[in-house]
Amino acid sequence: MIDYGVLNNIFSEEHFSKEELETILSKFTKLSYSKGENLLEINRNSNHYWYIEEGLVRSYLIDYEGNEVCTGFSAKGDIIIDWPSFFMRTPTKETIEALSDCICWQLDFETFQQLFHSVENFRESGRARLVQSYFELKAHSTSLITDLAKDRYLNLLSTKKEIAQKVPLKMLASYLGITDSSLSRIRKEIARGK
Amino acid sequence: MIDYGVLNNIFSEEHFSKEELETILSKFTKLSYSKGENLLEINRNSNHYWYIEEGLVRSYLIDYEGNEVCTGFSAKGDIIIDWPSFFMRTPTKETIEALSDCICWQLDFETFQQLFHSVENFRESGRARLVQSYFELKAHSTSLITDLAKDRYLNLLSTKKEIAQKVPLKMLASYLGITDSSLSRIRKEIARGK
DNA sequence: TTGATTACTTGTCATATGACAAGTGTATTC
DNA sequence: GAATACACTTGTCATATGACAAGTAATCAA
Repeated sequence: MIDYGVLNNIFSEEHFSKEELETILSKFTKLSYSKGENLLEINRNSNHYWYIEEGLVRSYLIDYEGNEVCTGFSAKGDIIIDWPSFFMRTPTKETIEALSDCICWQLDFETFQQLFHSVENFRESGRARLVQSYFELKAHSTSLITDLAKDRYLNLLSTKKEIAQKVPLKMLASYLGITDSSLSRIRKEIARGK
Repeated sequence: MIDYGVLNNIFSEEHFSKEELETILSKFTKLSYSKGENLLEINRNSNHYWYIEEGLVRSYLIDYEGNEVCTGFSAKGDIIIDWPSFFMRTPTKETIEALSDCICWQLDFETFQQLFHSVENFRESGRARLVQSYFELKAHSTSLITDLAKDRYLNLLSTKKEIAQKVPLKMLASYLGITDSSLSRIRKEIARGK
């Protein structure tokens, strides 16, 4: 009997029949990635997505000046996917990199399509996940407009503590839209109690 | 014979059979909105989405200080939807307001669901539209990090000229993440030729 | 262990943008 | 047509954050 780990939480009997679960879970492949390895590289076509069983992952792109800009981080139980590239079948603009050794559950596009069009519950859950990502992206985006950098950091700290603490400062900073120096000063300010 | 206007471009024979087109188009309701009227109001549950036949529309939210922050604009042929609220069946955080008299094609959630689960091509096109919105949101979001306000404005001017020119400066400014004073100065700087 | 990257901190100074307030011009309303 | 609100501009000054550079500390490779 295979242990599907986090997949058992992501696809549970609350939303799927036992037959559906068997159909879905058996399609995933368990893979390992080493720290520093790329799950997806810029300009490649993305043909897979993953759920993280163990480890930490980041997505980043390169801006017109050559700077790395992190666009997201994923930890245990999270999905790892470049939505536009995966669904539009276009080359990705981002690189997805393992920040630590990782264990992931992988699914390819063709299998996804087959499940998406044949299993109504899978379809609903897939759509829900995309909408959730959209929602989070929008929250981040508006926060770049309405909040001070310090508040964005404090918010990250309270909602994604593990990420805020384990990810290198420079990467966090670019995700928050500030320089590493500024984030370092913000951390000092917070440590001094406001 | 009904003239479905922009819907004929959005749902065309390139991607749908004649029967599918008939099934889909007949479900839309043509509605008029007056300038200043809200298509959707904050805290309400969103049960519809629209395509614009004629007019200009904005979405905005209120930040913690009470300021309006525009999150998007739509013109002829564009979709008007609060993705999270519509699909998560939750109260919206945004208000959608007609900036001019508008004519829109409306579809309700239940009908959408029925089409989504029964017509494979409709499902694919719906997913594609959501992914496209995700893509554009991400581009806007990263631009807030990597680009100067002036470049964000110039970019808007070149990609959405009608919106950049017709929408009141104050609203454009909040969408670009700056104050109206700053945008006014940016415009002056551009008018003076750089 | 040593040397070399990488991670983070901190100083000085520059700058993009904000806050506030006053002004002009243009619509809209009664 | 006067009154009112709205849209935009512009001035002065404040401030969050960036650029650059130097330094310390931590990690990694051989």
